[in-house]
Amino acid sequence: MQQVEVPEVVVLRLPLYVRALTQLQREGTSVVSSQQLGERLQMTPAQIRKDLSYFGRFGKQGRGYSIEFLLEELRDILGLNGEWRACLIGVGRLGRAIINYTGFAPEGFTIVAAFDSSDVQVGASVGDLSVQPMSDLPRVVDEQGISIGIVAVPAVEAQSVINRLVEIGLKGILNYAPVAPYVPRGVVVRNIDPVLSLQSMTFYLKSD
Amino acid sequence: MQQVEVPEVVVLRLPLYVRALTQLQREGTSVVSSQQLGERLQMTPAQIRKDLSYFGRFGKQGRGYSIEFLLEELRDILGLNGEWRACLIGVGRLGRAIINYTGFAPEGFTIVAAFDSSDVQVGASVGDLSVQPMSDLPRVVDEQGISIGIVAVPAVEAQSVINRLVEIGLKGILNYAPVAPYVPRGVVVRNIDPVLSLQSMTFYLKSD
DNA sequence: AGATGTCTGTTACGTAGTTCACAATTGCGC
DNA sequence: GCGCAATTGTGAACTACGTAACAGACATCT
Repeated sequence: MQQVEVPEVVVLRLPLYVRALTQLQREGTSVVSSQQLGERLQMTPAQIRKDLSYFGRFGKQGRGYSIEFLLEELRDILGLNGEWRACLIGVGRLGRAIINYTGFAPEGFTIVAAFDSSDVQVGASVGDLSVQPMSDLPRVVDEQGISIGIVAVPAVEAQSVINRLVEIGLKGILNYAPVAPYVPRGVVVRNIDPVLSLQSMTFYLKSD
Repeated sequence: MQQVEVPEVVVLRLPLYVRALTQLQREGTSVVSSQQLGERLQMTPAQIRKDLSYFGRFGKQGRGYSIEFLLEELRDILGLNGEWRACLIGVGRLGRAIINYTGFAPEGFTIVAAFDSSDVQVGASVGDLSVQPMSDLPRVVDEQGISIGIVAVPAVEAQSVINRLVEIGLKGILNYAPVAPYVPRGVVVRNIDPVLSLQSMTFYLKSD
């Protein structure tokens, strides 16, 4: 459908729209203008309209956007109308915290398997999952219909674990390890790296 | 010092350079060219040189950059040559995981106090901290020399907690709540939001 | 039903960020 | 000490992104 390649920044903003619209919907609103949405999200109405225009025409002139309709469309564009199954690699402190994080499931992301390279961890229970050995990874990914890998291993192991995930055919990786991993084209990586965030923040703080 | 305003994207990349250089240093390398660094970081040499040029002239033509020198300069530019003291607000599951996260301290970020609005939590021990009531926040921030607030409260409470942090005078906020908070100019927010990351990732996965 | 005001979708324009390309400088070998 | 190879720093060219502005479409009021 997308004739003109959609800029990545636009894709990054779509979930923001979904979230704001969901909130508006819960508040009982059924129609919203780009103006109003822009005020919520601290962005210009023009940008919102431009972003949406990459995907189609969802609004009504003179009225605005039907929240229900636009939400449905956006969720469809982003592929959020279904369950995404993920596996977690690395069940140290961080990995355990991720498994127990309650924010994923309500949004349709489920961690259905946990792996660790250490024999000490294999067999342990984490949340309601049993930790499995890395050798089982290909089989479980296949059997369980897993399409996302969540990486929570130490920095030194991250790249090799990610290589393994890519090799197995996973196309989406959520990486919590403090490294900027290399992946081949066609694989999407998102890094969660609070230390990087802090380190760029301090640039602006130190001047005080 | 910075006559021409430094673009934010550039500041966001500096910590990446610091990390890569630190790694090179550990590997025993003492000099690196923009070419080599670019290969590591998957970016063009020109971009690295341009980025660095916003802050000064750190390289030697024909040779490259002295890693020791450049690291020192970059750490200084980012304000990383000292300890940054942070407080945590919200000691639920997520907050506890953040306190126990071992990645902050080695980089000079220390969480020195924890707060919660719930009386149930106040007084509890988390890591080696004792949870304090929100009413103590201004005093503790002052006494302990805290300059960064880490927010790990439920979405609905996040904006008001952040307002409170700003009011008290904190200029840096690391926000783990799934909201895009409003803050006045001069306050720096960094959002850690794995769900947003996943939701933009699926756009690229769904086409398969 | 016509007039009026609202709001979208889109084109044109402006700004910001990235890459190119080359002069200037350095180190090294002979 | 001179030539050669390497590599920086930077203005200029290019690309991507964001904003402005307006024609066209819809809703509402009278």
